[in-house]
Amino acid sequence: MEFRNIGEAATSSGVSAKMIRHYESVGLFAQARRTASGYRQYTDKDVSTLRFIRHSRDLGFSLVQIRELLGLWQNRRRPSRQVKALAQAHLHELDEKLQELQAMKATLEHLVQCCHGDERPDCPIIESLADENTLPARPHGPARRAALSGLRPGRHG
Amino acid sequence: MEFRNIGEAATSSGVSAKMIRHYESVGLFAQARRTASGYRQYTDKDVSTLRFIRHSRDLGFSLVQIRELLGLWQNRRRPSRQVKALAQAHLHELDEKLQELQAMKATLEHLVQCCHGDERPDCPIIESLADENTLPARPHGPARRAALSGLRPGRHG
DNA sequence: CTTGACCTTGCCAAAGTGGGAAGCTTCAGG
DNA sequence: CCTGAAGCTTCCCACTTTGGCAAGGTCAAG
Repeated sequence: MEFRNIGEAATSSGVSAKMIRHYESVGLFAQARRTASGYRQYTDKDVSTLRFIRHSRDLGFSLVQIRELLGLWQNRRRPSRQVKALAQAHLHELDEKLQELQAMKATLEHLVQCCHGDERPDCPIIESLADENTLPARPHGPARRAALSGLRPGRHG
Repeated sequence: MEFRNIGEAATSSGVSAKMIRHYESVGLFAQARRTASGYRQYTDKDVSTLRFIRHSRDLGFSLVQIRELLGLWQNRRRPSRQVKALAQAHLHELDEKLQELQAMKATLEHLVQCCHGDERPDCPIIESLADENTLPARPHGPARRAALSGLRPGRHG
């Protein structure tokens, strides 16, 4: 068994050292073995798991979903039905987000087209935003905003 | 001048009281007048501003962008060109996010189609996630992930 | 006065990722 | 052996947006 430090595990899995520690701290990834001096030690298998996690993130799965995916991965007798269901659920989320973004895009695109964009001050974009007549009532309540959240949330970089 | 408390300002603008306080605390919204006992007091104009903010949020603008939009709104001699540029920049962000989501969707859709989804354990979705051969190198670095962030980030509801 | 609705502030939570500080370890080179 | 660089440790902070809850003040109606 060969072990590697967190830095090497990070570069070979594509998950940053920072994130590896984070995943460990939230229980997504098992506590790594440590050397006498406290350095984390990773095996090939650990690196595979990290890669799995990264691939899952790249498809937009949340940590909660990845937790489930890991469980299914590790259970060699899982029915593929379960995996498919999870993936379909996520696909559904993606669709909702896509629709919301597309709606925003369409509205904004329309406004942008209407705005002459010169030195004159009158601007349909601003006017639309300032429109008093838009109802504050939002048909779907909290769910509307929810459609945009949860997928690879904010970074501050 | 009629004043209203934060609750009424919230319902008539569509921005929650919590968010109004938050916007005030981060300087997006000017400090409201207060009654002797400390209650915030809002005018019609304040409510209009809040509505403007909500509309901007509904189009996916970030608080930073909304700050700019508010400035442009309040400056009656702004060139519409500036507004348009801001909107176009946001449109561009939306497009990037859309592309990323669409790429995820396409990949996931393909995997889902390949998975028979029955009681048998073998599953191309899991296999793809576990694939050792996918390179950890990511062509665009941090920017890739950035495309998915910043727009209406996480809620916990 | 009491009750209930509304207001105040403040802390906690979520999600995911990065930054940085203060300090210890490891290893290579001199 | 010593030194320095690079890598590791932990811990706290930042971002973003929104909500929840708690402890307490206020106000209007009964």
